[in-house]
Amino acid sequence: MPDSKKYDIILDALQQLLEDRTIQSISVSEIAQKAGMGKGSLYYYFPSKEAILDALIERSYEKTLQTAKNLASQTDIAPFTRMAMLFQACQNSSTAFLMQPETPISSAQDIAFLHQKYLTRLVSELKPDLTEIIKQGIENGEIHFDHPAALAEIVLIVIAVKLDNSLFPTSPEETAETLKGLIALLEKGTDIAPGTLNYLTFTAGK
Amino acid sequence: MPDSKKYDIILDALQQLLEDRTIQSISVSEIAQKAGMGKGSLYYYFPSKEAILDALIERSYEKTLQTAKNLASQTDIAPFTRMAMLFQACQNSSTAFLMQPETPISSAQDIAFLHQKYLTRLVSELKPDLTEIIKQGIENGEIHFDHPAALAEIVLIVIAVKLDNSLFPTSPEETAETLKGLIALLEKGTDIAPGTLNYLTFTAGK
DNA sequence: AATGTACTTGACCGACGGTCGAAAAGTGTG
DNA sequence: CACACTTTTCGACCGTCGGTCAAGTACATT
Repeated sequence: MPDSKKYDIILDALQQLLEDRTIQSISVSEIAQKAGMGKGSLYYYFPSKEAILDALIERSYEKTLQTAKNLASQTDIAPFTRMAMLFQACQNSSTAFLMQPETPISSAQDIAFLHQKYLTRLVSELKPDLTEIIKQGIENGEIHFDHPAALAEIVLIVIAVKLDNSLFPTSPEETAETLKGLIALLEKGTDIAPGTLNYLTFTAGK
Repeated sequence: MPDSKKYDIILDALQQLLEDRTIQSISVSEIAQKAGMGKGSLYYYFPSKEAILDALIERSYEKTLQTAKNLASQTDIAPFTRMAMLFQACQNSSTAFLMQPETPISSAQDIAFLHQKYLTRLVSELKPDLTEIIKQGIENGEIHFDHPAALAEIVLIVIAVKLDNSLFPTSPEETAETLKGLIALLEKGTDIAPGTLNYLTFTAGK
């Protein structure tokens, strides 16, 4: 069993570099230097540069994802409250190291790629949990809708995409407007009480 | 004014290469060879490899986008019919050269990147047109909803993301289910007649 | 001391994106 | 045609990168 501490040291190094640099502009040697080891050692722990990035994204999500799993099973809390908590958790985790530096020398390529990787995982991992929450809301009679899984995916996709300004860049106002529209559509489409979903606008407050 | 024919030759070469290769696996020299010119000439017409890709995507969208623009102004056709035509146009154009070869040696990175670039442009360009169409539907009394632009964006995002299996990969059945959910949500949320949006399921038929 | 195993390392490799100066092709003018 | 001048072509060349690898260190186990 390899020293798992080294893995984290490498991940830390990349994360630190990523705070004000682009992935493509960061060389493997640089990561190694920041991690305080030779380049060869990196390849002892990871098969490729991409694998390091993947592992970092994985690690960054772990906490959020765990929170989501717990939320889904807390049936004593109201479904909407749990949804709110879930979105809050997402936002806190995602904005952390994904935001790009003030100096946008970046070729827009790799940023986009990074974000997308992040989003894909977020949606696919959270869908079951949100579906479960919605199902409970349906059973409670608080939500009226026939396709819980589909609803979960739709909401997640829109939220995830809109929360991340770099995928479809829009102004904050426009984002707020879209979120308001989504709320209106959800409230009308699922017969839930108007105003119940308002926390989403706060969430979008950036 | 430079010979615009050369631009297209280069774009053709890349498109052809892209049919069974990955962007990252295609070198600039290869593109040049396929285009029948020296590598230096490529850089006479384009500033970088990425610029070539961008231009290709741009070119691939031109027709679809033009169709959409025309559709928006055809007020004599029913809004829903125009929406259907718009989605059909999207699908025809997008699946064309984006689909990856049977041999998926690709590192999933650049495919994702390509698709995303495609989708981003699709959503941002089509949003105004779809908004216009929806607005007309509201005026006609066929749609009841207060946020036409938001609705357009929501629909476009979900459709675009779901139509492209590589961004959030799901089975055809699941895609159909999500689309059905979206239809149900739209029909209930905008007070339009049930069944009006059914063409979406056909569109998703892949 | 000897053997084996886990880990480290930086010189090295092939390939890539991009540059450049020189040459070739095209264009207009007398 | 000769001429100057601009546009276009080209491939050798450059720096850098991701990844490899043989040699080496550290440290148990016997």
